[in-house]
Amino acid sequence: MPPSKREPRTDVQVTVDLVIFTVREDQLQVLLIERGLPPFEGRWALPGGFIREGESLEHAALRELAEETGVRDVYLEQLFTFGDPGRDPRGRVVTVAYYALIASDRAPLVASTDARAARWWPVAKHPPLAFDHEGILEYAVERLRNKLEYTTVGFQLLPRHFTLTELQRVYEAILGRPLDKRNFRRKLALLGILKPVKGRRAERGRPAQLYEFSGREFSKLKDVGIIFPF
Amino acid sequence: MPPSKREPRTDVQVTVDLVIFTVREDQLQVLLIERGLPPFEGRWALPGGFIREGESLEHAALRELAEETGVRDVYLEQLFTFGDPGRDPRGRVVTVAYYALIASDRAPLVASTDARAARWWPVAKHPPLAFDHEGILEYAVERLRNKLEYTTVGFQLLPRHFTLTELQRVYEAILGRPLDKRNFRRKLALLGILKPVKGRRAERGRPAQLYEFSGREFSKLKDVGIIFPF
DNA sequence: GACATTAGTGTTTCATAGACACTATATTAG
DNA sequence: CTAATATAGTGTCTATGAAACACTAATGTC
Repeated sequence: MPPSKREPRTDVQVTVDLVIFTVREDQLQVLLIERGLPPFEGRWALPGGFIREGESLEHAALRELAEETGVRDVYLEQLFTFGDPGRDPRGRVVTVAYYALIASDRAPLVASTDARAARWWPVAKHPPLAFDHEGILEYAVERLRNKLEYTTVGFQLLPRHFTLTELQRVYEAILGRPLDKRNFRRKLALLGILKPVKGRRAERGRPAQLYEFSGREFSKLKDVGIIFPF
Repeated sequence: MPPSKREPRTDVQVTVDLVIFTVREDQLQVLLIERGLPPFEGRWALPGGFIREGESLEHAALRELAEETGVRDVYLEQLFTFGDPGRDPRGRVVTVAYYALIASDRAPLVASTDARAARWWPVAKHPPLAFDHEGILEYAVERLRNKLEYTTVGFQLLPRHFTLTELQRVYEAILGRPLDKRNFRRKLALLGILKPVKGRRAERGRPAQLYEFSGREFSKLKDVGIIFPF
């Protein structure tokens, strides 16, 4: 990076884009925003925006996240940086993509900050996206699936207290395949990261024990390598 | 990404930085450049430079790589994007870091393009680095180690023909621990991606069979998910 | 021809992953 | 209050992969 001599420099604008996931109704969902201006007017897009002076990339991502959803303290991870020359018709825009996980109980029902429409879409049937956001979303889903298998990111999608069945549903929604209840619970027990808490929950049938994730605070840190092999 | 209304935009310069690895003398080594200008004059740094107009990020990385080493067709993977406001004293510079793997027989002995000094350093005892390059290098090493365990990137560090012992040495150099010869070879055989080729090699002792990697061309693609579990 | 040096080769043991079905506890309806 | 319904909770066996471990084979050198 050291600009040593005379090298051609390009005027670039840098944005952050956010793939904000939640799981509701047993579906992996993503927050999208309907564009009110060209280009891609009327098209849905990932939330995002320009970085500001004196602001780190991660800070910009957290700020955009808070602006769109009002939430803070969520799992956030840098995904990839997209900078192909043609990706934005208005000029050279390099975007640093992040993905975030929001617990279902903290995901606002309709996340609208201003006049723009904003809503959750099931990833499986989202509308066509603006720019190269289709590719960003696909990559985010792939990364989330992978990460789910060897970390504990999945816990970020649940409220503080949850039942084991709820946890399993989240995993099944993201991975897109059913998991065996006994194997799932055995591995959880082996990890030893769940604490039962006082209380049970029943909607129908036998009430279920509530649990909390004992490493909750710690695992908010990026790239924690706790193994979670499904 | 979509600049919708009136948002503060920051003038940003975008660079790519390269962590170029090779393995020589049974050591993981990295290509560094001695800075001839302030800031950090006289300090060693990762090679890199500004992106050009109409040039993709990956293209910029490949171009810088070719400029420094003269090689093309190497394994290259985007690592992370660093954009903290204070990382470059000259202004706001966001850098997209890549790492590359160069086969030992293609790694130039002294990689100097112009007046700047450039040389390979063993990662284990490299000099202090300029900017935030220390962190970039550390992260690259970590990523390479991880990737080594579930992909075949390691093959990119060897000449077209190599012995199994040479391959094992490369893995040991990167992972920093000895591997069991028989287990190593058994897993290789199971993968079925090595073809013996005519010829043997001996420096001392019994000559060893030469092999080539049958998926060589294919695995140059990024993020090939061939499993290679050590 | 003895010695030094590196190549090459199998088996056993242990841990982890996956398949698989029944009992327990609560609510609701008759 | 009894039966039906609905969900929670639990253990075993089998197969596969990972790790530990030691000797024989082929070549060059003294």
